[in-house]
Amino acid sequence: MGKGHASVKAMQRGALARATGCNLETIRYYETIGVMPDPPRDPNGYRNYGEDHVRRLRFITRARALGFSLDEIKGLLSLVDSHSQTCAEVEGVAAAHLKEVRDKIADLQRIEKALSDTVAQCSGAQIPDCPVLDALLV
Amino acid sequence: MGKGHASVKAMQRGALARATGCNLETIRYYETIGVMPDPPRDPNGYRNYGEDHVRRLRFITRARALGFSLDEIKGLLSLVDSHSQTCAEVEGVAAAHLKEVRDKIADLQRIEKALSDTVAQCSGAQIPDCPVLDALLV
DNA sequence: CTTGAGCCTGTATGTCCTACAGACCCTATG
DNA sequence: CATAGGGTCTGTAGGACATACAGGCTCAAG
Repeated sequence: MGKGHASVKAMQRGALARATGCNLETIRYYETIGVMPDPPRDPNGYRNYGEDHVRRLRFITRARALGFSLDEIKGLLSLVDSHSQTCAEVEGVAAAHLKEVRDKIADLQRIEKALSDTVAQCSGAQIPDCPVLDALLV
Repeated sequence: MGKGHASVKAMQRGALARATGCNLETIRYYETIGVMPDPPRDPNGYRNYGEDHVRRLRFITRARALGFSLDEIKGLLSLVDSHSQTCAEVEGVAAAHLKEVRDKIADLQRIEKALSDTVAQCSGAQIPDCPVLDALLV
């Protein structure tokens, strides 16, 4: 029994879409531009995905939602993919992205503060001009 | 002297682009879709911007870089614009965006951790297969 | 063996920009 | 004053990133 790490439940494109929240057609698009690999095919030609694909696609869709371009995402994924790069090269790419990520976090935290202040302060009142919101525009 | 809050240095489209980092043509695009207001014009027809426009456009470009759609940005800016909405309505919109913002922060923090761990652990070594990076794909 | 859901490919459409073309305005300089 | 340049104006074309649709194949269920 146990074929090692075998429990690879076969997944078709629709199942992958549901598992990741990614649009069905977008999966094919990511395949054509090379950010998702060409998956193995069943005898009937259907794409056959596994857990690796789920994790990779989930990362891609989240990274897109965070404003990373597909080129940046390729760069990040190359860190994972590259068994050909040295650790020193990998470190360089990672470090380059780190500042961008930290800047994004800082921006989001400012927005979060403005929104949570708004929710806290406006609550109940009827004043239609909330000065708190100006924080959004700093 | 001091004309009150008068020091509104006249700014043309190029100056606004440089002040915000936004592309020159994109400014005009944002105007046509209504996310930036039609600015006043100089006698020669040139657009004339002030500090308000700088802050607003800076917010828009940052929010786009953080993965917010233009529709979402319109929603956020309506919080600032709306002198017609009640505080209760404003609170609702703000609360709705708050969860999304916090989710984005959490996702970015996971990426940040994966990258900073990579930078810390890979440094110096020559091993081309860093298990640390798999954290990116959780 | 038909019916329907899901998959296949190719292509058209949509959003969000970005770039270009042709004309106008303004300043500087010979 | 003439003109050369750089900036602006409008309209429109092009590109990146998806998303939707059309026509046909496959497969399990009834």
